Amino acid sequence: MRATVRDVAKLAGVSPKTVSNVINGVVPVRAETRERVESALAQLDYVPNMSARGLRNGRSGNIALALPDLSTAYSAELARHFVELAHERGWAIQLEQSGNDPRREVELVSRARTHLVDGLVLNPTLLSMSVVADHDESELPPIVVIGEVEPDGIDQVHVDSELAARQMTEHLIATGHRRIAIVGGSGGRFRSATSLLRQRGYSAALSAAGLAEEPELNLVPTAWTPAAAASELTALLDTCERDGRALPDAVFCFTDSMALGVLHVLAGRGIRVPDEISVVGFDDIDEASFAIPALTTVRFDKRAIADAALSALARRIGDADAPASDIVIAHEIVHRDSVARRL
Amino acid sequence: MRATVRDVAKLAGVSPKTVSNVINGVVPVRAETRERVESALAQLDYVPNMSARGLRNGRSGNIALALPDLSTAYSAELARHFVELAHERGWAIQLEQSGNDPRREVELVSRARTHLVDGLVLNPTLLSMSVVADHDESELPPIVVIGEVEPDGIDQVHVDSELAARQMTEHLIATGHRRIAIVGGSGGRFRSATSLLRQRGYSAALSAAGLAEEPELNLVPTAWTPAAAASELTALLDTCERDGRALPDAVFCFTDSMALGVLHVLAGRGIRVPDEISVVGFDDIDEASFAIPALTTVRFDKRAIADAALSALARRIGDADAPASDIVIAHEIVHRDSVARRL
DNA sequence: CCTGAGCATTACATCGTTGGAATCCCATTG
DNA sequence: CAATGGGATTCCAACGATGTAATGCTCAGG
Repeated sequence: MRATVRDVAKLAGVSPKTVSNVINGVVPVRAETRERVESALAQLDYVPNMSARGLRNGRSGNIALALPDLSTAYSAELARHFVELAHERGWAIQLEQSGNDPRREVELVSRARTHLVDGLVLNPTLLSMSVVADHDESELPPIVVIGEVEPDGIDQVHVDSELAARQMTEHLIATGHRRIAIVGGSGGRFRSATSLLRQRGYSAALSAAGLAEEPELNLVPTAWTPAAAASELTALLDTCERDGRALPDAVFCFTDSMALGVLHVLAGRGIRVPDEISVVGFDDIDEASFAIPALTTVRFDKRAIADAALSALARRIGDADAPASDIVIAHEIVHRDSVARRL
Repeated sequence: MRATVRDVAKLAGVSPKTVSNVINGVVPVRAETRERVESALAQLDYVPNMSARGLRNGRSGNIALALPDLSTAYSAELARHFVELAHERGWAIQLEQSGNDPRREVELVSRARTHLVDGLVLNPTLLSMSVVADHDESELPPIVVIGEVEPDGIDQVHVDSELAARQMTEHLIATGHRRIAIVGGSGGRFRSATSLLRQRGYSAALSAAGLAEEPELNLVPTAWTPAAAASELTALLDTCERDGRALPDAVFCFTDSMALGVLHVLAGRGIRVPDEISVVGFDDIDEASFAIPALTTVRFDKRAIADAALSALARRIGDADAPASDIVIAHEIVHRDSVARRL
């Protein structure tokens, strides 16, 4: 059986509370006593029971991280930073998948309470943050949202998706592209905040340059995966071929993952990138620089996101009434080999 | 403040224990009483405090999943299955990163005890399972290892890496390849169990076919990442070019991630795959079928791994003295476009 | 009308830890 | 030498849920 403070206390010849005092270090303990306790601690290989501690002071030391799709490379990179940085703060990360289902998000919040996490980092896909609206505010655990959300009063951390998309589109226009397709726009039942904002930035750049939007160049994959992106692009290419219409001269994918799918389809059809069509992405995942050709994309510091989210969460846990923070993470366009200059 | 069993009991006009009985459903409760309690439960939006429950019955409902590198696509896919399947069993997944440092693994085990997880799924990279050896068996939490491990008495789940590597090599030989480079072999300070076994399978196939091993075709990247693989391959190509030696006719990467790096380098040098060099991988990550060209690789059911690991863990938690299980997950070679038939 | 069986419910103790209040001890001071 | 102070330590209770043992209740049979 595992040693408890009582066992340690008995061995050291002190009371359990003194052991606790040594461990937590808030109440002063005489050096000689501390040594005795510490040696007993080591001798019995004492490990505190977090359930008991959590019960006593209401902290579990666990933070939930809920991402929409855990299997993407982007999620993986983000998760890694969260785990590493949470460690430094003495937290463990409990991983959850929110999917694209808003009910799932609600369930997660209640699960969060069940499993007693101290806080929740939520990366919602959907615009309507039903979770937050539905629940009584006081009933919610401390939450920080990754991504842009409408309702105020919620801590959030995000890149300026709209600006980044606008800049990327402007870059394509500046390099001579005129018919720019997007992959990951909003439409039908798929409406994500991120999607809407990136599309808005794209539209803004287009209209600022006096270019018309072509609805058929707005591809709406069923999921933000390489497979779905590939099938949408295939459909577009087929249509163009059948009707004898010209292909777009650039494809702006709202994630690098989808860009990978797009590049694959183009390569399979013998369409040269970037000579015939330029392709750009978003996120700068590790694989982006190893795409063929290396992918021009939007980079931002994922570790900074994790760090900001955890800081905000720590603050929120400490003070439930603190004013909501809205932290914007800087981004930049990294130029690689998937964009050509057209005359 | 959150409702407790006491509050519910007061509202329903019964004792706390009766509420507990209703919730857990082991002790029979009269229908009329149960209804009253259930309505009180709903009315107060009662959520059990897992810390308290955990303290009482020694279960936390948390499982730790420790993977060597969380940022890889492979980790992401595995993590997703674990999270989904753990949910079904009423567990939450606590994510940990083991890195390639054995000390880190030891630390994880003690952290596991600190954070009071019910069990630990460990994917060690290193052969020497120091963790298990160092600790007193009775002190260890229930552990299941993903991957091949030498010491007996530990539950493990894995694919037959050696056989798969042998079959893949045989396939390359059968299609006419004679000089097969490997990326991810063991050497220097990097010695992982997986690496050793895959290399062994490769060697076996080679010698069975009467082919000589060429030491310079054994590439040992510093990490199993696309970047490291790319830099090793670049070095090899440079050497061949400088010395006027022939290139290998196939490259067997021990992970798909590394294959992505290899494909990128080859494309960058204008070396056509598979016409001049065939490339194969291992893992069948989602991106593999979207590589350029689509990657021939070893596929296995990652969900089956997660399922088997969780089942084994559940069994182990239930009975610490159960005989250790060793579950082998089936694999197959998926043929895509990165291998050519040579005459 | 009483007794006993059998089921439903309650009272109590307990899991391990730690705040808060009370107590103890030693040293300093009058 | 006694009183005082303050730092160190101890005692007690409580966090919330649940196992155990005891109690209460209802109903059948004598």
